[in-house]
Amino acid sequence: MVKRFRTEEARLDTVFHALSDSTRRSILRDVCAEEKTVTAIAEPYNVSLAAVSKHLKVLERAGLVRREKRGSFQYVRTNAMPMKEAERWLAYYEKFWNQRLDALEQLLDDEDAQQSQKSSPKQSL
Amino acid sequence: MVKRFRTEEARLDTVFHALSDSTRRSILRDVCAEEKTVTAIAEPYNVSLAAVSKHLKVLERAGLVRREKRGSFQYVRTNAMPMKEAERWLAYYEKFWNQRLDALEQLLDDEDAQQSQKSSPKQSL
DNA sequence: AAAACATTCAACCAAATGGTTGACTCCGGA
DNA sequence: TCCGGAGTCAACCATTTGGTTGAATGTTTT
Repeated sequence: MVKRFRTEEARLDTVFHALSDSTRRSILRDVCAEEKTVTAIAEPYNVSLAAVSKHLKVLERAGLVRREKRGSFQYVRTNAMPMKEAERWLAYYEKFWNQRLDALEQLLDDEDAQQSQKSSPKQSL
Repeated sequence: MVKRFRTEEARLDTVFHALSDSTRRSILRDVCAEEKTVTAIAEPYNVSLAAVSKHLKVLERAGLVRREKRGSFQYVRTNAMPMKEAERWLAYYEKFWNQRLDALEQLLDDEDAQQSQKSSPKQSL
């Protein structure tokens, strides 16, 4: 199961993996409003700068952020498109989940009905 | 960074992690239309049953599927809610990405405008 | 030119991941 | 009651992950 490049599946692998760490999601949150330098990004977290650098590399390889070197700083900002792709994947299955949710709701309603029938059987009079 | 339970962040960790493997996404696809047994799920993939069992455990811990034991079979079906949660997370940031996309589009338009101005300066007459 | 800063790289470590195989449990049918 | 199928569990293995530290590479500032 070697992860080769460019296929949609492989891209989704890296995107979802990048999103699976709360520190990385938090970083994403931090940079989505405005671009920040690596040290500025690292500041709130009590991990080493190198660790943050690694997180950024993961996010970058997933295409979720982009870096731009200006002077001695590295400015990081969000990149929208891959996230869209992930969202599209989720959305595709939404109809199924909605069906399930509807079914669940139906089930709960039924149970409620049965319940209230048991506790106060006003239906039966 | 111990992963403790029940917090939204931890739940998102497990959901996104579950989605980060293409085999698991594929399994999810397989069971979202109709429930299936474990062996039926395993059939298309050339990995051991035990491996599939592990994948199912990951999906189950993320709350993405549910199992129901009927007789000697284990029926697996999708569970909608956690997926919704992930989608909500993505949707929250959508506005930012859209802003970025809009900005990008704007930038490209501007560049186009400048370009056409350079090649045929009709504005300046 | 040297000092100070921003960031990455390399080596290392512990824990988790995805896979295997073989033994084990549980259930239904002969 | 015993056999075979459905699944899980346990032990193991290689690879990846997320973290560390310390040295290395640029870039500004003095």
